[in-house]
Amino acid sequence: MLQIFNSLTRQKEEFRPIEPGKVRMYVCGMTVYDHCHVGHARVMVVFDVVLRWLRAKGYDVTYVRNITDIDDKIIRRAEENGEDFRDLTARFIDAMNQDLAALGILPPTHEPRATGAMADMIALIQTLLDKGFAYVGAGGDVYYDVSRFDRYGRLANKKLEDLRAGARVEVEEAKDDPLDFVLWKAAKPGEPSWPSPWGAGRPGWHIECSAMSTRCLGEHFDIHGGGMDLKFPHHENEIAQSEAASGQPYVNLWMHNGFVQVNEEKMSKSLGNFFTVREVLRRYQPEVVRLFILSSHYRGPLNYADENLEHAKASLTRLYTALRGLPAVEAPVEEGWRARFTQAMDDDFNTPEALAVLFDLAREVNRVRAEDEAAAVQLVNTMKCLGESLGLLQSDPDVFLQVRASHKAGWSIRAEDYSDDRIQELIDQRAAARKAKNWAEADRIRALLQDAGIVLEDTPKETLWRRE
RNA sequence: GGCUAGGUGGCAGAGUGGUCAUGCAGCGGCCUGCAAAGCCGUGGACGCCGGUUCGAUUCCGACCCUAGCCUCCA
Repeated sequence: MLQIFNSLTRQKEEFRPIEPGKVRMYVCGMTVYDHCHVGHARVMVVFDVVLRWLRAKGYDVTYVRNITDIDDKIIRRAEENGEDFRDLTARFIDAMNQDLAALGILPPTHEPRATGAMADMIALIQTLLDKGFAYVGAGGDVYYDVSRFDRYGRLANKKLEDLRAGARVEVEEAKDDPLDFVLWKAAKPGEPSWPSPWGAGRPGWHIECSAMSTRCLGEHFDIHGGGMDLKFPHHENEIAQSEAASGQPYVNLWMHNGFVQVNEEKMSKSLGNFFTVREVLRRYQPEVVRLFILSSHYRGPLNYADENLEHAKASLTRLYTALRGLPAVEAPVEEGWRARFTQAMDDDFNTPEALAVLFDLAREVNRVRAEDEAAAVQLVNTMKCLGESLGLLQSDPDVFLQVRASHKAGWSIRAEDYSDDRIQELIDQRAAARKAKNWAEADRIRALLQDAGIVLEDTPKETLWRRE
């Protein structure tokens, strides 16, 4: 029985899809004016695992993740660059797709873009105007009238008065209430714009997700996810828009993942303390980043630090070390281990606990491999099969262990790297020296490779190697 | 000020009303020509103060601290 923490009720609930066997899930994706950073990677990995787990449980999942390809920041950035905003967004969509593919993120079923959903947004705004939930302000912008929606603040557990008391924005003349938010922005000269009944302009951010989610999933769907920072106001506003327009519940279950922090501070563009996915992937293999993200629970904070990436690397090395050196034979999954893993994942996606199951499996493999290879092979298959739900352990162990894993400062300066063939050559030379009991020569070769970050491991059968 | 999420051993990070997380690091042993990897064993923890209880890190209450949202943000 799958239990998921629902941000709306602030408690764990048994997950029951609206339609048996089918799950409709929407996750707020990227605004494409810059590269993905580790904070974005976390959302992508977390919901990738949600998707994988729901599928592993047999659900037919329709997964929608949008792209915001028109907004103020995009317009500003394109202006700075002196380029058309479409060129800018096209470039960063390409970059995003590369990053996500590297991280092993499964593609969504639908990936709508804001600029492709203008008609839906305009229709939705018109409905809100017709039903009296919106008004046209003095400047030609269209606003949502928050006071008309009595459940406003339910997701964030806020009262309207509290919100007004905390409001730090100077009140815009055109708004009736500082909490009212924009649905349609009238275009300033030179800005990209689309025609509408209220004049040329562009949509507000919040209306995009309401329109795109309904377009792809209907007016009422199962799961809506995103980062914690979107809970208010973005998701609150989505609820207000969609429920006012449709007159029915919008989303059953809201999931929000915690932040990535750097030195106890939220990683963000505005603070400038962000690391892009591509720069991290120059230093760590994608799977290391994945394991780093999954090593803490998705709702808690995650501290980005080299030390923690190194931890993740060491952990993954341990898992792959258990997998290597055994024949690849199909074998059934051990049900006892699967049950433990399932229990962890069914408890609100407890990936640290699920990983602990994988580590225990690795120990068991190492324990039995010498006496009972068949049992070890079965355990290895179990590990790989369970690991798939986390997007881990699907590589060839030797490829993972032997790839040039890091370009740490100092490492490449000091070390001369070798080709795989050259390494094998040196290992063969060392084997000959060992056979002749020429330990000095054997140790010289080992030290030579060690200086290049290559570690040798002698087994009864052969000498294995890996890069540090 | 309101709201949200957290405070666990050297570090990371789960979990539980009374034996075990797990990974890295440490210590002792086994294995090894020596290592590495691996295996066995082992020490060490639950922010602070009250309360409930035979017993609380775990439940309740107050307090302290951290991060975040209330303005664009994954």
